[in-house]
Amino acid sequence: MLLQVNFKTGKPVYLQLVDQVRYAAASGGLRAGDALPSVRQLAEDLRVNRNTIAKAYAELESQGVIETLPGKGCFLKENNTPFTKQVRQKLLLKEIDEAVVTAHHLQVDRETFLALVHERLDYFESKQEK
Amino acid sequence: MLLQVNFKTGKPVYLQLVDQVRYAAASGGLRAGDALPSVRQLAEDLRVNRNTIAKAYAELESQGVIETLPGKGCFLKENNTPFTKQVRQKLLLKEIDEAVVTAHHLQVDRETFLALVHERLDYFESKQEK
DNA sequence: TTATCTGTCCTATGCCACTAGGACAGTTGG
DNA sequence: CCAACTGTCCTAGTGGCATAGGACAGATAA
Repeated sequence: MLLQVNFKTGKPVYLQLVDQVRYAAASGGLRAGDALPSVRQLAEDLRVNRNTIAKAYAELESQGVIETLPGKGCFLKENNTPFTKQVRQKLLLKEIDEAVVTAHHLQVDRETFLALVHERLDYFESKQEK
Repeated sequence: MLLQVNFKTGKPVYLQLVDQVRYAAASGGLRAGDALPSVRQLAEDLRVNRNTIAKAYAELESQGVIETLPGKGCFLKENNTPFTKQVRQKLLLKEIDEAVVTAHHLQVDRETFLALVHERLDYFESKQEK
């Protein structure tokens, strides 16, 4: 579990961390029950303020990705979304549409797009199985 | 071509407009050569400042989506990206990965995900043909 | 209990994105 | 030329985000 930040991008540090933890969870780098680095430890390693880490963890908890046990630490939760099937698909459609719109502007054709999607799905599944 | 803004989301107004124009271009709502609403007119309609619209248009121009002719107006450009095939796929992969990670957290299975992707590709293609 | 972890709350501060409107330059049609 | 349109530049104000560190509460081990 390697977390890192890039100050040059302009993207908020806490959001960079949120994305990385989500990515790690989706690709098997983090499993349910795994402990995340402590707020202070990670803040020291990354040379950022405690509150920045705390904010990232708070965001992850609000998204249902992790669980924080007061005095003990933060742990990756079992993956079960609180949303209905309908709501989940709607949330996902938004991201799919963004990718499709981008593909259009980048002039990536349908076949190439689908090939990329399959490639990434395979990639994440292979990681998840290990 | 209907543009609208939502002040409650927290998402910057100018970025909302950028997304909508990109979406319109990808779904055939706007064609190459079409004029966009004038900065002042749109600002009045949406009850926002001129500069907010100007900023959205400037962003779209930097993305190569539109072209602005000083004193005349802004027009949708012919779609031709300046990027190499490799760069385009890299940019696209980023968005695809985001969707795949989200699908994992929302517990949307591979088949459902692929079905949604096909559905949206079909949708955009059908609009584009008209 | 004491020491040392864990996360959290508090207030303060700096910065930057966003917004705002006056003034300016290019274009068009009367 | 003049009026009315186009987009743009400039400066300023404001709000919110990110950062910073002190103080606090819960958990754990010696």
